[in-house]
Amino acid sequence: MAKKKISIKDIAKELGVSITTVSFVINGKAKEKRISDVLTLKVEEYIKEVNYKPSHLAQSLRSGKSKVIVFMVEDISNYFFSTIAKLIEEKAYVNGYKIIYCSTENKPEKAKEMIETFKNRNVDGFIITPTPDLEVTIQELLDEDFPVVLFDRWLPAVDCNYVIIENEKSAADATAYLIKTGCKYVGFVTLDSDQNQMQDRLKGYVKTMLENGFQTNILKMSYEGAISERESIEVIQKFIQTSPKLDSILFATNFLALKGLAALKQLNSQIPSDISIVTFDDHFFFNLYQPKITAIEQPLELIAEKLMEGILLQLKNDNDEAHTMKVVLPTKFHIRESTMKIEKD
Amino acid sequence: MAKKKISIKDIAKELGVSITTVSFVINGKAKEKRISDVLTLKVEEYIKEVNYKPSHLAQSLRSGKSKVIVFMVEDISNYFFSTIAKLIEEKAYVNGYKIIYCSTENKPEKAKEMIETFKNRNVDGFIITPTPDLEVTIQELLDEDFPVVLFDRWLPAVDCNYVIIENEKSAADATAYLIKTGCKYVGFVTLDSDQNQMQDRLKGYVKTMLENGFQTNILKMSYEGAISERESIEVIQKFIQTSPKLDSILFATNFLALKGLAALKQLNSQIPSDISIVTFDDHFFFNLYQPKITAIEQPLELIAEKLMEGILLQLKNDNDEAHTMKVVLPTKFHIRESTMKIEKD
DNA sequence: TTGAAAGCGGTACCAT
DNA sequence: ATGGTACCGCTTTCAA
Repeated sequence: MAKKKISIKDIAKELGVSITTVSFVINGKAKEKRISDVLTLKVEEYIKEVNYKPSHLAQSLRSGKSKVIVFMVEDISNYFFSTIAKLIEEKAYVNGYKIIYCSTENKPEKAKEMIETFKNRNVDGFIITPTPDLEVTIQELLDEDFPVVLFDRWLPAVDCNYVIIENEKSAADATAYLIKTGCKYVGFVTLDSDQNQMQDRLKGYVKTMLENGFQTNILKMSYEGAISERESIEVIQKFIQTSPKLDSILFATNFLALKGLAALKQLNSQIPSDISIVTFDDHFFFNLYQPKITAIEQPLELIAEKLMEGILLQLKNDNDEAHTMKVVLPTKFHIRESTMKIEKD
Repeated sequence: MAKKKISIKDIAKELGVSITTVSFVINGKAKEKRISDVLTLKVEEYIKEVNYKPSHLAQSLRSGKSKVIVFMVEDISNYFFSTIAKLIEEKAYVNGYKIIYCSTENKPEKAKEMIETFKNRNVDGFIITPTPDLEVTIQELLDEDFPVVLFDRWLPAVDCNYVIIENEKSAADATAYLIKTGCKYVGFVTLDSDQNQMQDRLKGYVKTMLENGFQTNILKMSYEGAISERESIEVIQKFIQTSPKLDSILFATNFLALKGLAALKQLNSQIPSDISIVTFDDHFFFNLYQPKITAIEQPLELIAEKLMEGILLQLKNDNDEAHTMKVVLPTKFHIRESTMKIEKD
């Protein structure tokens, strides 16, 4: 019982007018093109009656614009990314754009292929957390005048707009705070990754430790998937036990912290009396955990806002000068129970 | 420095052959159409050289197929949905399909509008968690022969394939388990929702309580957004305190449980000695919480598998009989510390 | 073995 | 004020 899909042609024929007229009415150019009110009304009513909707596909093909923005992140099931996705979607919607999400899983091949696919679908803009090895692809995008904004991390080799946070400063502040509470053996658990947000967090930690005359204790974890849940927990446990006995840990991402908490639980280590904990990326969870976990919160709402601002700016000024918009946002440090050392005097 | 986008026409002209020939080579029909090997090779090499990629847009417009499946859920930032999204994406990929996600926020208008939009983009299939009031829209989709599979909940008024879990049985089993551990005042915290997965969970709880001669204690929460975090926690606290003092609670979704845990923490109620806890939808979190929370796990992997199976089946047999595929999957009950009442003898 | 040409469903320029 | 028509990039039938 498939209703035959009705097209602009059918309408024109049915109403005995030309395709052009119908098109003008559809696109609200009736006044501008001085179509008579009578005709306009007639067309409008018929369109409503048969519930005609123009084909976006054909529109895109013809106009070269699709009103779609791609939001390409490492993993859409990660709370950080999916929350920003939702925020962006709202903002895009208001401006007449749709968002398509996708996950790269941090794989360069997958990212490249998806970018290619989306280019071929006339997507209007890209918001991307770049995988490694993506410089050339992004540069191509830029050369072809696609609006692009990177976020979470960026590519030093490419002159592309981005929105990131103060990674180094945030890590430095967190480390300094731990030291202030009396910690001397601060550990840093991060990913074995070249991504510059990770490098910056590392840098902030290392610098602060050295400035205070302490040795660094660093664990670089393999990527998820490369290693099982159980194994990664064991790795963290080993790290905690073999270093000069750690009195605190700074985790570079929230899922590392989750693993760390699982590891500590199994070891029966008490937080914060045995060991203090701070993590990047706040989460409902950390405020609910017993004890509450001190965390560095990224300003999600603001990130989303700046991303859309960056994209829309480029979208609006096609042939204008490329707008430079490299945004570095501050974070918020939530001090909670996991860093409240019991005073021993 | 925008590279001019090259089209099949450019290739044909450059190589001095016809568009048709190029098209055949691109689509791997060279052999079938008996294009000479020499020509085929020449075209293939040139295509590689200029890195030509056909426009999906034009292909879709012409063929009516887009190789895109929409995954429309209530909230893509919810762990349950985003995990299934990721699983589905993999499976789709293998079969040459892309997935577009979107969130309805359970709003009928938004869902309707998005479905309309996607229809106009020649999307090939729909995987949907229906919002209320979506019967007509879904029926239209079906009438127009779009492949559709519903999940999480379904619409009794529409004869549409779906993949759900044994909601009533799972709730009944969980309730029975609580009773078995000695609970008499079992509370049930759910959403004020007509969605049948919620209704079924409620039914399972009520039935089991009545069968055992106990009174029911039910709290129907307003939807997220309609009420602040703080308010909803207060509502739960009030529920716990005013009923005939509850000795256990079954939460109908994981985010309700999270709120419940926050509420209990503030009340300083001890789990499980003061109150036992069970929740629908397992999560890494529940295994990490102190104490570990007993949970009803949905078989995410299996759900994703069945969903894709259902869609692909319909996709492959366009004009064949509509395949009936209504799948109801079992859940897994993880008994953890939150339901281990200390024996009082 | 290859090519011409008719569309898919629109947009918008140029006539009238 | 309204209509004719070329064209976006590709697929596919039919003809040569």
